[in-house]
Amino acid sequence: MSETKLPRPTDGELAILRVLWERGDSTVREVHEALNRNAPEGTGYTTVLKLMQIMTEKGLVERDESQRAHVYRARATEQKTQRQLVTDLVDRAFGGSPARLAMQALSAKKTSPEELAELRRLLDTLEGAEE
Amino acid sequence: MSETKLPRPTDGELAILRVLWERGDSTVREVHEALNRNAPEGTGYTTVLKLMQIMTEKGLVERDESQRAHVYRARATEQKTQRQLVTDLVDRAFGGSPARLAMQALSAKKTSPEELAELRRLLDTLEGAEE
DNA sequence: CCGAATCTACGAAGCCCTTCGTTGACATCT
DNA sequence: AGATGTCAACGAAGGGCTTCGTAGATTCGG
Repeated sequence: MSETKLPRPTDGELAILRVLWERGDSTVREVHEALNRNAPEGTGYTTVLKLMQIMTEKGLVERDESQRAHVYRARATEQKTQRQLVTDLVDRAFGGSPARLAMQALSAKKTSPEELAELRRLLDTLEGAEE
Repeated sequence: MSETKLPRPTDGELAILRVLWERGDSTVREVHEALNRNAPEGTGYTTVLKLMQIMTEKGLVERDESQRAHVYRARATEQKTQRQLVTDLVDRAFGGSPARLAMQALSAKKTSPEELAELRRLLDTLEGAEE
């Protein structure tokens, strides 16, 4: 089997992964510019480079070195990573109950009616699957 | 005003906070024993002590030194801390959408019908509050 | 061809988290 | 009082994350 057990990304690594998911495969420069577009005067170029090199060692990303400017790609999908982070948090802070996490999330931040409706549909599906 | 901005607890700190929430105010020894009850051969006594001293400096806990064995208490409620962790994760990994986090949580782990029903009631409340 | 720009690689520094050994104070038991 | 056990305090070590300066290779414009 392949590597299903990637390490939990740090805050900095997660920021980079978000860029890769949004933009698709990217060079260091592209990631660096994307990060500093919304947050001016953030991290330097070599900082991002180093981070991405480490992420490569960890297996969080992989890179194509055929061009001079290496092209990086996220190794896990956004969904998979989100799922990992969520189950992690559920276990560490919510006693293993995803429902309690869900309720805290919904109580803490305002949610649009569309998303509430979508959630309701998910609940229908889940309840339908019980037996 | 007081300190509403406590730092995000680390994994180790969170484990200690969980003991304090569950047991109520406790000494270092009590926390240490609680941690090693479920996970034998975990952390040493002085490790827990040091961690709790640092947590005191950070303001995550406060202590009563009137007894020889100091008594520690969590400074933020479990709910408040959970909310902080959740909104943090929503911002870092879910583009600010709590509903998407909620859906990932429910999809990732099996949830009991009772909790699903409870969630549904919460949805009712939230939708009722819209206008 | 030369200089400027771009890129990777490397290494070191600073900070935080975790771990633990040691020390000195205090308590308890005999 | 003396031995034993419990406690807080401290310091240091090790590892991980983040930051950045510098060096060396490659590319590009003139």
